[in-house]
Order: sequence, then structure tokens, then C-alpha cells
Amino acid sequence: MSTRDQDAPARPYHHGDLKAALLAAAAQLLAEGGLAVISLREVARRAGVSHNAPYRHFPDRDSLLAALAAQAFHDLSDWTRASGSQGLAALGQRYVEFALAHPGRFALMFSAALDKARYPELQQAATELYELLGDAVRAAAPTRDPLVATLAAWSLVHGLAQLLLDQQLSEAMRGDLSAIELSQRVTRLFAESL
Amino acid sequence: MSTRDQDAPARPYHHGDLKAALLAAAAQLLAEGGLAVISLREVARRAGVSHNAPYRHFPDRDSLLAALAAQAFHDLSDWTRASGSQGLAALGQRYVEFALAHPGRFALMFSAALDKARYPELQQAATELYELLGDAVRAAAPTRDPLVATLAAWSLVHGLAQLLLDQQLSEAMRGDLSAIELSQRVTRLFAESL
DNA sequence: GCATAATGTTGACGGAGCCAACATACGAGG
DNA sequence: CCTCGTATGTTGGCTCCGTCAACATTATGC
Repeated sequence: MSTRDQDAPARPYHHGDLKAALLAAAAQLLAEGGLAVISLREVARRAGVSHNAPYRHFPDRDSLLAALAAQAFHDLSDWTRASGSQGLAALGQRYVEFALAHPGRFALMFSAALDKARYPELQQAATELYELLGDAVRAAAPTRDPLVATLAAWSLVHGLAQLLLDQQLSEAMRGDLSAIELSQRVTRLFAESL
Repeated sequence: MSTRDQDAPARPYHHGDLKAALLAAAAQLLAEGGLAVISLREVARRAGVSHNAPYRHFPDRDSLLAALAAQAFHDLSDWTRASGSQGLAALGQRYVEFALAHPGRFALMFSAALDKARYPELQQAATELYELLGDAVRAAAPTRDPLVATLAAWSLVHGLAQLLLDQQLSEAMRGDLSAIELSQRVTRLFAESL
């Protein structure tokens, strides 16, 4: 008998890789209920650990969210690259599709609640993505000012994704088109007239 | 002496127009510290009223925020109209300028935290704005599919505003241009190539 | 092997949203 | 003019949250 109940090892005092487990739990919460339902305490609960354990790995809640957001940026970059370079319109498509497939992550990535200046890793992860887009723009429209054209391209797909996610488009605005169809037409309109 | 301290009338038991006062206090908080700092209790404090008084006018915090967001939509519509109809690019400019001048309100208007479906007034206020834009697009590009072109135009300025607000654009991305200059070039690029 | 750092736990504090019970003021019908 | 129902505000309490401080346990470097 002694001190440990039964002979189950229970969980050892040290988790092993709590940081990753916390991020995974938070990612699951994000996917299930969106940004609002992520609390440090719930994350800790899901990782099977006390409510204060997360503070050994993240100074505060926002830091955990920032780490999660940086992951999401990298995933989006990877997923974009994985499609091969198939032109600007296709890249815009991927962007919008990602947002629709992972609304929580997308919202987090651009959440105003996260002060980007405080988290350089975030800034850098975003820049990585931006450069992917910049390359595609330069290839598609060599005669344009790349700075302005890239910003316009990013703005277009970003705004489209936001509007689609926010349910901001009533039926009158979208006709009978699905979100995917809408994004195809919009990105094509832009890429062609560039 | 009797019951009332001194002879100051203090505040009467009933406020008079508490609902408006709460909205005003919330708007001030929003302007000062952004969405995150708006709490019902602080709003009540600023209105000089007990922490539960707001519940006589709003069923919950989100309802107050929704009312505030609807106000903001109307203000943006009014402000856009006030400029006279001067073409699509000018309208886009107004949109971005509003976002830059009122970052808190803009963030609130499109906050993912607000379930737009629950607040029809919000949906309607947004539609009002959308129709303004739709008219301008039809005037500027009569040959295009108005649905797609309007959505593209809105996406562009909306995304641009978001990116500018979120400090998502590092120096490499914006050259040495100010936010206003950037938005001018981007909106012009789009309006011309339409 | 032992000191020390790294990692987890327990407990507490204040602030938040929201519910229930109670107090006060207003307004319509007698 | 009085009364009674309803609208509006207050007090107090509940649970949850983020965070701090103090303590416990395990890993690690000399």
C-alpha cells in the first residue's frame, strides 16, 4: 500500500512535454468553440494538470495564444506551399479555403486582442506568409508596383475571408453562390484584371 | 438632517436615460482601451450606477456590444454618404479612413465574438452600408457582374483596413508609405483595373 | 551524492458575468 | 387623490477566470 494508491503509476509528477500538450489542448478548444472558450484553466484541465501549471511554460494567457497563432501561420504557409505554385488566383483560393476550414485559427491569427508587437515570432510567421504571396504577385504581374500589388492581393483575400467567416454576407449579397464559388470568382476577377 | 445627506439632491433613484448613458460610457471605453476593456461593471461605474443596473436595459454583455456595433455601422454609413458620391476609389478611402480613425469601433463591428445572426439590427445596419457600396460599384463598372464586383470591392477595403489596424504590415511590406498613402494606391489600383 | 534549478500543486485575491431578492419611483384606474 | 402594478435600480451572492505567492517534487550538473 504505502503512499501510492493501488499500484497504478497514475501520472508522474512531471508531465514530460506539458508545453506541447497545453498547445494541443488549446488548439482543440479553439477548433471546438472558438477563441472565446480558451481559458488557461480549461486548457490545464484537459492536459490533466493543475490550474497553475501552464504558468511554468507561458507567462500569461496571451503568450499561449500567440504561440498557437504562430503555429497556425506556419501551417497555412506550409499548406499553401504544398499546392505547388499554380498562380495567384489559386493561391488566393488556398487562403480563403484555409480560413473557412479553420475559422477559429484564422480568427486567432488576426485577433486584435493579440498585440503583435509583443510577439516577434508571430510577426515573423506572418512575414513568411506574406513573402509567399509577394512572389506569386511578382510572377503574375511583373509590370505592377510589387509593394502595392501584393498588399492589394493580400487585402482582397483577407477581407473576403473575414467577410465570409463573419456571416456578414446576407443572401442578397451572395446570390445563390457558395462561399467557395464566390471566392473563385472574386480572386479570378482580381487576378485577371491585374 | 433626516434621511438625505446634506441637502444635495444626489442622483435621483432613476437615472432618466440610463440606456443611452450606458452606451455612451461603453463607447468611451471602446475608444480608450478597445473591446477587451469593456465590462458591464465598468460601464455601470462610469454611468454612476450599480453593477447590475445595465441588466434592466440589456439582457447581457453581448447585447450591449451589438447595440454599440449597430450604432457604429450607421455612423459609418452616414459619414460615407456625407462625402457626396465621388466615385468608387473615394468611397474605399472613406472606409479605410474610418477604420483608422476609430479602430475600436471598427474591430467591434466585425468582431467574431458577436454572433451576427442573433442581432438582426446589426445585420441590417451592415446591409445598409453594403448597398451604398453596391451602388458605387454599379456606377463605376456597369459591365461587371455587380455581385462579384461589389464583393471584391468590399473585400479589398475591408481586408486593407484589417491589415493596417492589426499592425500586420512590417516596414518591409509598406515601404515608407503612410497608411493613408497605401490605401490610396491600393484603392486606385483596384478602381482603375475594374 | 547533493545543491539547485525546473516543473507542478495548493491556496488565495480581486474582477468578471449573471441570478435572485429586495427597494424605490412612476403612471394608469378607481 | 390614492392605490397598486410595473419599470427601474440596488444589494448580495454564485461561479469562473487570470494571476500571485508559497510550497512540493523531480531532474540535473558539479
